[in-house]
Amino acid sequence: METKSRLIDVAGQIFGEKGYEAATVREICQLAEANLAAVNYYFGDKRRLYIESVKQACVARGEEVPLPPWTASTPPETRLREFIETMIARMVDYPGPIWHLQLTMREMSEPTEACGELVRDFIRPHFLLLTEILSHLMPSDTTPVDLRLAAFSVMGQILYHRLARPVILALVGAKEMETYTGGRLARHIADFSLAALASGAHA
Amino acid sequence: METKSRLIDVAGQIFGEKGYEAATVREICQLAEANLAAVNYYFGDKRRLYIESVKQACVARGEEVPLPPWTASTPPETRLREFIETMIARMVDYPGPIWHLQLTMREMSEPTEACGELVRDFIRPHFLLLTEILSHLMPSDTTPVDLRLAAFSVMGQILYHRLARPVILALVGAKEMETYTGGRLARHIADFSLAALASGAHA
DNA sequence: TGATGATTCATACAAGCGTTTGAAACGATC
DNA sequence: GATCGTTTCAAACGCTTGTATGAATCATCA
Repeated sequence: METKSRLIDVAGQIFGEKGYEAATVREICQLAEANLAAVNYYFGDKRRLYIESVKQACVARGEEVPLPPWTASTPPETRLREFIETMIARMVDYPGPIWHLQLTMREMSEPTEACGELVRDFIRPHFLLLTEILSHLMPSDTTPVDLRLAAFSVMGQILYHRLARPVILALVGAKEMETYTGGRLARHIADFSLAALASGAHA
Repeated sequence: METKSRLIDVAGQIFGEKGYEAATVREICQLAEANLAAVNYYFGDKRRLYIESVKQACVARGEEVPLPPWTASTPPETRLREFIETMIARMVDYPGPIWHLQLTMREMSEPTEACGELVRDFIRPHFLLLTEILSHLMPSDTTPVDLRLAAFSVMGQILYHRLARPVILALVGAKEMETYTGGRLARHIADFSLAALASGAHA
């Protein structure tokens, strides 16, 4: 039964690196030290192996970099800062294998059958948490739509540093890139966002 | 000579929709009403056809939705608003075929040989323009690094609405999605960013 | 030990891929 | 109208892909 989980693990890695089409069942099996027929035996076909690996990837990531424990007295500013820090940590200083994220990003921009489950189990809970935090940082008469627009602004800033990483590197060079640590980026995004929210100028 | 440009056009479309690997030379040629061997004849191989289609795609887009003409007296606030509006227009209300953007986004997150030229000819000029605008909206002693971090925050908010479009749709539903017009999004992002910049709180 | 079900294995298959080829068709030039 | 470079074409090549198959191996329990 160990073979099955080894396949899921390696599959996520390869799919994340190369994308669905470019990844081959042969390569996955070879790296997982499993026979070529194992994919068919355990998952039926390549597509279902992919779906399983996507699901497993986001479950694992949530466990590796959990959100900090908050008490009732934790102020919303702190919550937002720590939320951003956690998300950036999952994007930039990611302790685990990087392909978890690549898999997720790929699903976001090019959704497959796995996307629905991804939104339900992983993205929506985080999104709701963020809007909840923001609701304490914006005027009480802020409409739900404006709340969500603010959440998109925060998430956009965070995701950019994963999505456009190669481009940023090409723009600023390797030396400056090194100074963009997770903490530095998180602090900037939190400052930028809190400043925007504090002004109360939301159209 | 018409065949060559027809191939580039169709290739961009197919590559944008399906990605490099999943797109087939056969499908491209069929849709372009060209012989299968035409790719080899005009471009040598599939990879160079891809590079040509990426290059052509971003040249074409810049021409279709140009930046508004600014005079010396145009205030930086207006410039930022119109910059954001233009970029959002290129992302959301895009008048031309959508695959131009899909191609570009794909190159950003999974850079190939075409990425270098993309940054040099298309992304860097826009990035420099944005930082130039921001430099007039931030304290004069702001470091270049903080200037760039602010630029990333603005770009991140803009790109998010293209990248995460399927996820946003799943999160808010089709009805609310319709209210997210280009103008609405651009106004929110401009307000959010100008508010953040105005506070002068940049770490 | 021997039988049974689960797992692994080497091998094969058909289909699709990018690419190549050499001849046919075309168009301009003299 | 013959010639020559350019462009098109049908056909095939060699290779890789995902998947299927049936035998071999293993583990478990009577």
